[in-house]
Amino acid sequence: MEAAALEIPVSGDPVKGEETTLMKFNGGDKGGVCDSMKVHLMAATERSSMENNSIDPSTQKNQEDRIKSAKEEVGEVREENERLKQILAKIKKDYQSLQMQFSEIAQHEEARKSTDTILTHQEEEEETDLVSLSLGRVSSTESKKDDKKTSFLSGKGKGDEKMDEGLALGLECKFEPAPTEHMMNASPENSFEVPKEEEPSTETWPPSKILKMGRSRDEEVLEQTHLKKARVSVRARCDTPTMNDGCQWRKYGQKIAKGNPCPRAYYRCTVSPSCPVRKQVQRCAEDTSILITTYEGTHNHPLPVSATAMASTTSAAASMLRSGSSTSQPGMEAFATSSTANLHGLNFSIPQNSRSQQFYFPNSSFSTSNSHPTITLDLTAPTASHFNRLSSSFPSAPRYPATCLNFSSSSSSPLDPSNLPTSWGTLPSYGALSSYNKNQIGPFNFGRQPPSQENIYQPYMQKINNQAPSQQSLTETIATATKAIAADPTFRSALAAAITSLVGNAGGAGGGENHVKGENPSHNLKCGEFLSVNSALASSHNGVGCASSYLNRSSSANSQQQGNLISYPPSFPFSVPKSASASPSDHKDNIQ
DNA sequence: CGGTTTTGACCTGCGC
DNA sequence: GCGCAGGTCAAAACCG
Repeated sequence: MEAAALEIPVSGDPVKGEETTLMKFNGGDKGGVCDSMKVHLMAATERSSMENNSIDPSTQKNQEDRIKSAKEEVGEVREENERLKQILAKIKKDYQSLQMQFSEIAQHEEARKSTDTILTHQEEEEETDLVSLSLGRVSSTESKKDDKKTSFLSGKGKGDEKMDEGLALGLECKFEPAPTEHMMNASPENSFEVPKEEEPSTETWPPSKILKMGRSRDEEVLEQTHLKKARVSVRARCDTPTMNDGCQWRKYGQKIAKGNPCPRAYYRCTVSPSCPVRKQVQRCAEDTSILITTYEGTHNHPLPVSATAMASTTSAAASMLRSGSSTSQPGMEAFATSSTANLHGLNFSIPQNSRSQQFYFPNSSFSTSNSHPTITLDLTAPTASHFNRLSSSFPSAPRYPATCLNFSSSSSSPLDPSNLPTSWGTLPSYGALSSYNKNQIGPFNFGRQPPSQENIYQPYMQKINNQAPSQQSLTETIATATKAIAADPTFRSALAAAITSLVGNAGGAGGGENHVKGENPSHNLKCGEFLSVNSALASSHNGVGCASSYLNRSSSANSQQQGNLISYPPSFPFSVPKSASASPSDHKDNIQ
């Protein structure tokens, strides 16, 4: 009686519908569905065998065989059920870890935002309600304000703000803790001077043309030696003259650079007359199908949504390089000091206190020379998506198993995956890399992996955590690195932006122009693969600045794009550009 | 006609 | 200081 009373709610409690369903799925199947099937089968076979007792033995044997096969099927179903359960458990686990990561990130962002908001309030009481006003937009009205403001700005340079503005069009000023350089340079004497343009990418015009007010010579020298424009260089196979990044560019020069018979073209952003952003486009000497586009500076104007990606990239890269050169960010510092050896694919070098510290990041290269810190994103190498392949093909980093930060693309791509390379690229040899930039260290390819259930962070984290257990210090290092990556929004931003940009640029150029010209449509796939993950990554940063996916671009929208510079939220990631690129000049370019 | 590209001249930084 | 190389300017040419 008691047993019956207990049994009823378990099987029939409607309140626990969901849970019981889950339980059924999780465990009930073991002896539930399958067993009942088995019972039915047994009963049926028994019945039939009883009925058929009088039938000839061959038929009976046949039935026994059928029973046997049915049992086998049941067994297979059970096994499959087990597998499904494991998958479900894994998905749940992944979901939970994702959720945890998300909440952590959100908390970090909130904390930073609140902190910076307080700072902003203190420094600029007049503009408390409009953060974007403090971001260094170059406008006449703001210039006037700047005149008033400059005396109040102290530790936090305008450069920071400009850079951040470029990142997120006014929403990204939260991630720049006052760098140590500021602290070092900021003295009671100069605190009333125009803040230094520490951010390289925010330098708008050659120093000679910038009105220098109230700066000491020493400061200028310091700035010139330490703070140069950060650059983001993108190598991509592209048949088109330039990669379309959504911006309008005007060519202002062309020059034959030493060591490369292909001329280098200089472009200037013309979306805004005062926009400091420039880019250089040059074909690789060794492989003219490779287009090297180097971006420099940060847009000081609203961007078309298709252009926000590269803007974010340059800004974030600049910011990242700078934060790497400063010791103000504990995460990065720990990262730096603990990562002098190749760290699982994360490799960039930042001269710090006269010694070079190297970070190795998969498929990317960060570099700082005396002239320009550069992050190079290489999309040109042959495909490979498996780590063991990477490690074996990466002789320069043999000490540790190669680790690649993989950003899995969406498995729901309407593009036929079979048409796509399994990865955007593997790690090119060091030799190949060093050949095109003596300052660059390490490759940076964003591999496109086959559909994966893993979230965008986990591959990296898991691979990191799954490294050779014998290297404890390495594990610590990895943990530190992981922490640093997670803790440093600039870093995340850079990665996200880089991915986004690469995808966006390549897609825009390849898709749009080829579409127009009616060239090989497969080029769309080569240059236009879309990582649906990028917006997720990007949104982890600020939810605005880097979250750039492709908008549906119709020809009319394209023509309006230049006028309508509002960044829309991503709408449909796999749209195929139907018209010319947003950069009309790209069609006319003759870089050869 | 206005915007863009071309291209030679010029400027600047750096190494010797 | 000189030469070299990278980068920019600006007038002329070109284009839609």
